[in-house]
Amino acid sequence: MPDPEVRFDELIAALKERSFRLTPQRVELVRLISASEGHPSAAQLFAKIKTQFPTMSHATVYKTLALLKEMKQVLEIDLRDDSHYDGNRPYPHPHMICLQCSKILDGDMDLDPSSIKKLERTSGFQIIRPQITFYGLCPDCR
Amino acid sequence: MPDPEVRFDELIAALKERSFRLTPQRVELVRLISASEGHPSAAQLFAKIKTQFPTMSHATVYKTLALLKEMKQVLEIDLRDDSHYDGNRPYPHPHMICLQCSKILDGDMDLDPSSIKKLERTSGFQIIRPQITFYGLCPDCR
DNA sequence: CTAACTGCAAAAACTTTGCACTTTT
DNA sequence: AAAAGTGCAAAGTTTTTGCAGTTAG
Repeated sequence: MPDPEVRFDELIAALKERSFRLTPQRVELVRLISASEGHPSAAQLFAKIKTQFPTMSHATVYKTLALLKEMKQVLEIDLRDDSHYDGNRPYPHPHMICLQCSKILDGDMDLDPSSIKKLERTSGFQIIRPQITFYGLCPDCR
Repeated sequence: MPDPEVRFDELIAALKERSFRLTPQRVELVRLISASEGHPSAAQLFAKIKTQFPTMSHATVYKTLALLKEMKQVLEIDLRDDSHYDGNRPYPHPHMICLQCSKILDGDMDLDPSSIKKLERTSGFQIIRPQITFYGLCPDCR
């Protein structure tokens, strides 16, 4: 994981560059998503921010996440129940999700480029964004 | 894709074997999910069955799909908006989803077993069920 | 000052649930 | 006849939307 502070600065800079406003709520969300070891959901972000900004609303969380996603600065991990967000590695990469405790870990695995090429060749399908999720048991739960 | 009739018979046999009842609605859903080239969603199955069984309800669709899934006879493909179901190849395999027309195609690609092993070794995570989705453009849309 | 953002509440969309009725076996 | 399944409508979730009020730049 990149240094949270560095990542925070990157995100803030990206927002500034496109002249998006740095509201306290937005900055706090960016702070959380830069620092979070885990991969928080909108609900989790909402709950945390709510403690500091009691008026925080779902709308703001979702709108800010959509903004960051559109800027390609966060990766949306869409799961069965809700979406989680990865603000540290905003490019496609595998995730491992524990069936017991629901923890989400990052996977350090790359798809074999030649397999991908072969699949594209034989299927005629142009792959733009791969999404790989491994369900299983995390080290703590197995 | 396996022969739809053969697959239909397999599913019916699996239901019988576990003494689940063969109601007309259930049989029709099984027929659709065996024959479908595509990977229908609950809503699509509901709509199709509704034409023949006007009293068909969402509950029945969802309960039957849950049953077949529990029996490991259909694979649930959970997407951002809803779930789609694959009744022909009920084991994990990659899917290619068109960003333009939303068509879902089956991918013939296997993960490199040694990469998987390596990931499990380095992460300590035990992989039970991989889920691979490629978003991109299908042959018709590119 | 003005465009952008927030917050509230209502709406949307998919899925689940409770319970009475019906049907398969 | 009994156990299992269906159907209806209501409720539960997550996410989106409209709009009035607020605020960053």
